[in-house]
Amino acid sequence: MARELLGKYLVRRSRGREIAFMITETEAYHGRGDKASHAHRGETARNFVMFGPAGRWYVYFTYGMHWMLNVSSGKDGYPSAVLIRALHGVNGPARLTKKLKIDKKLNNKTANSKIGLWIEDRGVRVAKKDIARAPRVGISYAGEWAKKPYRFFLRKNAKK
DNA sequence: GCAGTGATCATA
DNA sequence: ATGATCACTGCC
Repeated sequence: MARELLGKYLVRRSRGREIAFMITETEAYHGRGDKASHAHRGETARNFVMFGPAGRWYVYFTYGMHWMLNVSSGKDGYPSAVLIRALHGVNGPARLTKKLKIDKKLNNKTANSKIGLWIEDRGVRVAKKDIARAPRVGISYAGEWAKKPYRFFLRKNAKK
């Protein structure tokens, strides 16, 4: 799913205005066994969305100032999510939430236009060769899991 | 390189 | 109740 989201558009409608940016970078957090995942230590008040059905926003606050945007994935009961790390022209997971005015209010909401934050396929074709993989960012504490190539991003030469 | 900033969670 | 930690950013 982290791969599939590349090239799709993240659309935000807030106070009557609508903006959309193509998703260019994602990371996968995959199951309880994933030491880098919030779900690794079980379900808590913060991470419960990861344990629910796919397609809901998992929004959390970190470092005292940043909101992170994820979308839940996997079957109901299987804790997993995709972190949206960058949009075309908006690099960085905390920057994009600031730009799109995303915060706690969207947590656990199903991604759709009613709630004002959703994903659209606008027909951008992403070839497999345009997708690069790398280890995830900021999780060096995760031992072997820190090395897994669960970060996906569009190569610079990919068509925009 | 590292300060900023506060919610969250484990420990007690 | 307390203290360490943190899926980051921006300025040095």
